[in-house]
Amino acid sequence: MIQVYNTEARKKAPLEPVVPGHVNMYVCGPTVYDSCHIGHARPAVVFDTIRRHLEYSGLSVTFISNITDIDDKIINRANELGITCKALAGRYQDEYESDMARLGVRSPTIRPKATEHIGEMIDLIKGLEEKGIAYVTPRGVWFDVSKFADYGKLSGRKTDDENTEHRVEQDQEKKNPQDFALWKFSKPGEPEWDSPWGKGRPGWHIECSAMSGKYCDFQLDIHGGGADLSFPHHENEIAQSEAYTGKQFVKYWMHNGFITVGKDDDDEEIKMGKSKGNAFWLHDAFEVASPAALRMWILGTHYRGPLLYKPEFLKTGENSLDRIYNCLEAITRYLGEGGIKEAVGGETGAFSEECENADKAFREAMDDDFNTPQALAVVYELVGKANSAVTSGASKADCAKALLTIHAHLGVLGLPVERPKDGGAGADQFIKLLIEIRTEARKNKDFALSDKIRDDLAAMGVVLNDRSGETTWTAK
RNA sequence: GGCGACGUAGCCAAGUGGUAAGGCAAUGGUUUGCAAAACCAUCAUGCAUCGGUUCAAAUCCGAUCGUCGCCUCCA
Repeated sequence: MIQVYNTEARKKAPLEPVVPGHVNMYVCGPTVYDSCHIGHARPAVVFDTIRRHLEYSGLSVTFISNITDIDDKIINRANELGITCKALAGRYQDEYESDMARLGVRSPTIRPKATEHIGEMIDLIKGLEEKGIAYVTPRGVWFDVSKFADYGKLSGRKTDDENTEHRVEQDQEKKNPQDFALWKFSKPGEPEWDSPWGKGRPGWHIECSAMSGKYCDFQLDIHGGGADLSFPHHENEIAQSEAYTGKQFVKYWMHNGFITVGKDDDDEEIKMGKSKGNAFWLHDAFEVASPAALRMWILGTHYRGPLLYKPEFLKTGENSLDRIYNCLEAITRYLGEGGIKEAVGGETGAFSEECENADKAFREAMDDDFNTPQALAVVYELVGKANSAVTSGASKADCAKALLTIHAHLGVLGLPVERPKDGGAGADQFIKLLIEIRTEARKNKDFALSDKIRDDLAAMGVVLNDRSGETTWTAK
């Protein structure tokens, strides 16, 4: 049974979807007004991995992740650059999707855009207005928090909390400081849509409610996002959705922890955020290490915990991954030309059982609130055993089974099953030529030449490995 | 001020009552022309500190110290 930590209940509970065998997941996507920083990678990788494990466990999953393509930040940025909001959002959505693809994040089942669901949002706001929960002021349409008794149940905040009054923007027109915008009237020059209340644009929170409503009938099994979203964003989503339908909106709220960044000057850790001017862009991180290593680094910590970012951590992720790929390549060489197909039917031994135990342990780790560090430990233990099996000449059927098991686990974790090669494809033939020359030199005991070839290639990032009678290479 | 999280080896990080996983780094050995990879061995009598509960605590309770997050756009 899969156990899920629910932010609202603040404890783990068995995952029991509304419809047995099927899970509806909604994960808050990005506001596309700039390039992705590494903070965007965590929820995407975490919830993608959760989705993969649910499917590995035999559940079907509808995975929805939205794109917020209209918002104050988008308007401001578009004005700065002198382009339309649509052009800006389109550009950064493309960038987001390509960055996520590099990280092995699968496309969601549905990727709804806010601007394509204005009608649904208006219908929702109308419904709230009819129930007397929304009211209109000269600036927009607001949600009346005092009309929703459960307000604050997710974050543990109360509407009469006097401390919030110091913080929340004071607006004389609002009935309560915590009332939030459902619809904002447009100022001249801003993008706008017609509505029963006047031209304007939707508030930030309404899109997730409207789109969950459209695609999942206001009933989500899992709703995920970054920990910062639980208040006010998710709190407000609950208010809108449950006030509208009168039924429970989300069964399990899941929030990933934050990434913090070590400051370069001294050892001070400070929060990563664009407002602080120390964003670490994803494309910068990809310069330091492969996307797979970045994913490895994220999965090396439990998703709810804090994650400290230092570029060198990506390097160790790379080294860890190498251990896995070295093993997989060793098994593949061991299986020979017949490969997995030929090996699979063969005679199995004790190691076969180890593989089954490993799969069981892997599932147990992931079933326990998606404990990816524990799951990775299981993978490494199997890697060690598989290495021994290959060197001790275990049955090929067993080794093939280990290979398939590790492949399956890498698949759940969303890591590539083959070592990512970032060297140019054209380089391959030249490296092979150099290896041939070096092999000749070694036969002639010309070690000065053979070592020069190996060292010089290493300096270029190509590492040669002499195995029994064969030389292979990997890109570093 | 309100709410919450965390403090486990040189580094990263699981473990929430039964005697400290895993990875990176490091050291010795086997192997190798030398390397690399792999394998074997070593690497926390101790889990921020101090008390308490218990047959038993990293795990539960209390206090202290320290770090961080949310409360405002943020993944």
